[in-house]
Amino acid sequence: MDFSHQNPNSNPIYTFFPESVNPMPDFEVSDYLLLDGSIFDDDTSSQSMLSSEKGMAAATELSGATSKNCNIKCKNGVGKNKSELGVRVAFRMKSEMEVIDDGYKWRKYGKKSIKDNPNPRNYYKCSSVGCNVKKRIERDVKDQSYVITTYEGVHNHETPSMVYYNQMSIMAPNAWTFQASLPSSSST
DNA sequence: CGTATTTGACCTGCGC
DNA sequence: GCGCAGGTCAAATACG
Repeated sequence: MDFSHQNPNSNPIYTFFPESVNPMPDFEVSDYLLLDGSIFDDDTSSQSMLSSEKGMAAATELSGATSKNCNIKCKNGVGKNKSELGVRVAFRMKSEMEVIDDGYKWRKYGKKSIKDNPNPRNYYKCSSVGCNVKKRIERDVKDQSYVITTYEGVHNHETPSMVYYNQMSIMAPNAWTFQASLPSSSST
């Protein structure tokens, strides 16, 4: 599956982090789950599993892509028009921390204990004005070292990191690459 | 003081 | 129709 042909310029993290660089060394994407499968017309979307980099890239692709012909079948408690959210995608990753710094700024608005999961599910909204993207974060019930993140909707803005990247690109085109290529920790 | 987070209550949809 | 489960709201609280 080649994401780049879908929307090559709308995928900040995919642009930021080439596959040779692990953008977030504290975790790795294990499974990528396309919950609503009309973004990609490729059959691989139903296979629900991709490599780490492509999983993250796909999630970001969906999160940052423009709205497409998708439907959300999840029930929506308050009866608002959620169809505008468009896309829902989940991926599982191995991570100590639950909150993923994906470049966007999120505001927590809810927490709920889930029947089948002893760990609470956390609800976040994109804090950007006019952006209704949400994400849910929960621990994998089978393996609590994994975190399941579900994105719902598409951002109508670039990531703050993208803005930063653009500014950095003007000042020092290689700045971000340099930062992304730094050792993941003080392991050296 | 402003902003973010927490948390209980409330609302809605679904299954029985 | 009822009860349960999930999702959201909003007031209270914590934090910078």
